[in-house]
Amino acid sequence: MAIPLVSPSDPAAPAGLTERGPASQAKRDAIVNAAAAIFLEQGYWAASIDEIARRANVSKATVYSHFDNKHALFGAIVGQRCQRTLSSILADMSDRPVGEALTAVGRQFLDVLMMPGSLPLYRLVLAEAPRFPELGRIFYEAGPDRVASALAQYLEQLHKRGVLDVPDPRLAAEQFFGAVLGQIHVRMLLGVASEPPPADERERVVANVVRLFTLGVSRRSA
Amino acid sequence: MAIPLVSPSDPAAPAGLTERGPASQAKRDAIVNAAAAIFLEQGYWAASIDEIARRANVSKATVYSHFDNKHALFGAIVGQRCQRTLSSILADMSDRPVGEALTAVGRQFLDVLMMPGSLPLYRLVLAEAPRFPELGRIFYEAGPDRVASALAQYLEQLHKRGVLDVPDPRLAAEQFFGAVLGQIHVRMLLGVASEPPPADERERVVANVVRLFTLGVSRRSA
DNA sequence: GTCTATATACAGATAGAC
DNA sequence: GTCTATCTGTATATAGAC
Repeated sequence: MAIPLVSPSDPAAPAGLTERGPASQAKRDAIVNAAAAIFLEQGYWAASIDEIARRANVSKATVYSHFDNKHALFGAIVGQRCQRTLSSILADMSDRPVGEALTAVGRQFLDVLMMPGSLPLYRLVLAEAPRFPELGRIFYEAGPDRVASALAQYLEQLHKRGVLDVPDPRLAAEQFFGAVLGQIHVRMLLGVASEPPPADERERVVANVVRLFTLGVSRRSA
Repeated sequence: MAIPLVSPSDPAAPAGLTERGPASQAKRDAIVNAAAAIFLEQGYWAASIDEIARRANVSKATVYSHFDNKHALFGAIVGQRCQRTLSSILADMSDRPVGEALTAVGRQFLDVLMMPGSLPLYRLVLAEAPRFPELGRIFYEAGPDRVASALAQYLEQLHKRGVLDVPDPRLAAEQFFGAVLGQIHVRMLLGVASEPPPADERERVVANVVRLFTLGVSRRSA
């Protein structure tokens, strides 16, 4: 199943073939926004096309003129949100001392996951992944995989330069993010914690992981 | 909202008041089993009472004579499965060397999460937690909280005895499990990985975390 | 308690005028 | 493309006989 991402205006498309009037585009945007809000609030099944149409101030038939069916609408919306939300995790780990770089990336990781909207999106993707296999892959590659790859690449450089001892950088990266998360994420996903931990608490969490890792991966001989 | 757990026979209940004939109990068990299977396979919304009744070889009305509505049936089933599945994570960390004990608990943690049924249950609870707040709490306390508490208690002992340097045992425990999990869990939840990692790979993952932690929390002076 | 048969509601999706 | 009105299926839940 191909999930076309929602293209806000799609300037690359050949004019004349997919051209749409400005009124049509405005309605389409309204539908997309309403659908995103409602899907994230209520989940796939509880969301109804009726309500989406109502909140977008269009008729139900208009929704179906833009999207083939509920499935396709859902896929388009969630695909879009995955890319938007998760593309902002990458921190620059360029030339700073190791401790600083790790702290920065850990902090930013937590910040993005605690953004409003991230949690509902994650829940939604998890819930429907068995019935939308393509969606799980899109989310994973845009989010967890992308961020782990970036950190792994950084760690590999340090390993080659002899600064750290990280024979399996990808594994280390995944375990780093896992440790940063701890059970914070699961508490919020389950609704056990309604608020994200405050900034100073997050700082403490990240600092502890950075301490663990820098001790654990430092060259024994260095 | 109170979620009554499913009691297989409930021997503590005062006889005469909640007594049920053996035929009735058999049907109730059939309903519970069918409902558990179908909810875990299909999720809350896609599961229909019709199909549950069909698979349990009873009529739909019989389902409703045992459970007030779909909501209550769901809550009862999921509450039961949470307790059953998650109560088996606790490893004995008694008198073994630290490395061994941590390895054992990490290994068992992964094993339980990779059991068939664990993943669908987790997905189900996450998906419906916003609409079943009680369920999220039950799951958290039976699972993540319980296991983290146990490890934290163990770490605290070692800290007090001066073996390790773990000023915040609970935080350390959560980060330990987070690191063990890495992105294994998320890959399976999203369907990116269809099979659990093989035993030797899991062993390698756990070993790496144990190494990290034992280095990171060892007394600098010891 | 258990069944068959049914009430009731609302979902997704479409026909056809403009 | 957009609307109003409607088709059609199926879901939860219940009535009433046994």
